Amino acid sequence: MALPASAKPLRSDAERTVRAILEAAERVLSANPAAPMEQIAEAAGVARTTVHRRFASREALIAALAAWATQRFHDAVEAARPDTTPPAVALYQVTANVLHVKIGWRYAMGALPTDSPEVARVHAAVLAQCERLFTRLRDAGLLRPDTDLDWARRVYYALIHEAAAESPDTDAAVDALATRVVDTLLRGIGVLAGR
Amino acid sequence: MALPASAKPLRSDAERTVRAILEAAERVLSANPAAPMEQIAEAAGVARTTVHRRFASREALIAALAAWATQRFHDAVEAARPDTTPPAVALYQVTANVLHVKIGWRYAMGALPTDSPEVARVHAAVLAQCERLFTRLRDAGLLRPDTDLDWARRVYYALIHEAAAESPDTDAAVDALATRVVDTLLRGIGVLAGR
DNA sequence: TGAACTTGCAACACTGATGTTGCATGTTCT
DNA sequence: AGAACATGCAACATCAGTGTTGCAAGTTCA
Repeated sequence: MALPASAKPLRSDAERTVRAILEAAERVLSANPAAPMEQIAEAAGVARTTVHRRFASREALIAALAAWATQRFHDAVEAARPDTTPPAVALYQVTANVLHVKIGWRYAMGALPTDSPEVARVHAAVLAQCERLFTRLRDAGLLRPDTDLDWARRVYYALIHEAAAESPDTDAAVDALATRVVDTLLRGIGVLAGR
Repeated sequence: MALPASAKPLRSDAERTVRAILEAAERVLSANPAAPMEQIAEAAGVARTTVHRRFASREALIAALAAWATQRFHDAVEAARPDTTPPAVALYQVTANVLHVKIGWRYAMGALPTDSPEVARVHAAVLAQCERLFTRLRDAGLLRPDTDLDWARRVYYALIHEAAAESPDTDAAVDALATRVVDTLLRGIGVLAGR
């Protein structure tokens, strides 16, 4: 009996509570994915029953959290206009934007095995976007012509994931990380001379 | 009251049971980390009480599983003789060996937040081994002189992790994966010409 | 101001997982 | 063969987490 994020307009009051719960859930669950609802409520500064009023079940809460983070993820990718800016620029911009989201919503972005309709749809969209970007990169001569685009994408995701583990605090640090990710992705860590 | 792997010699009988439980735990938990002991017992073909006889608690079982996988991990690295073979050969060989272990013990290698004394010790040893190997690679002129060795190591781990997601079935497929990992690590996915 | 809504609190029911014990039946190993 | 050990089974005790309800007190908002 909770609102799946689309029912009736909430009172400003309740809206703040929902946000507080989602943010608390992110913090608590990223530290311990098996943490009980009690801890989440406590971290949000509300009673446990209030959490249950807003989210019918633990499952529903996690689904809402995933949906929320997924939206941020999507926005981060779109904000880079990856279809229209030069591919190298887009690659960098997407990386920096996504790093921001991954750092702030670590749990929600990691525990994504949510099979909700919208989340899956958004992820598919981002994946397609990513593939288009890599194709453009290859066509622009930035990737080797024989590049396995699926492997490339997975390596890219993995590098972002690894970089996000650093939890930088300033924007400049995030930019530095993005630079490092892009550099490593394109050049690896080996010496420059190709064999 | 279970045997932490070092108490009294088990009867051949019981030894097989322990192995069966560990292997079943790996299978079941890799599919669902929150799976109840019942499921593990069932998958191992034993009664739930037998699992509890061998492993005092769920925690103890997971710790034993981590210890077991960690040992395999260590063996995989050592078998490549990374201190004495040429660094490029060692890199490839370690990669292939570790891929084997990561593929067979996915859960155990992933859920390593076990703070047992021995597991931590072995991991530190492997980490040191890895750092030595990367230093040798750099000194051999295979890595750029200004390489951040910590980042290099983390990228390497991440690539192995990603590659292990493919679950190849033949040894040849594992070799192909290892080749891909090493290639991506050293050259990235960009075009050959250095800027 | 007052209707509608939100929250905290306390109490309760329910469920599923964990861990234990005793005993009868097998199995290992010497 | 026979002591020692292993296992399955059934039964039990606990416990933590989940989800519910009713009510009194506080908040929003028109």
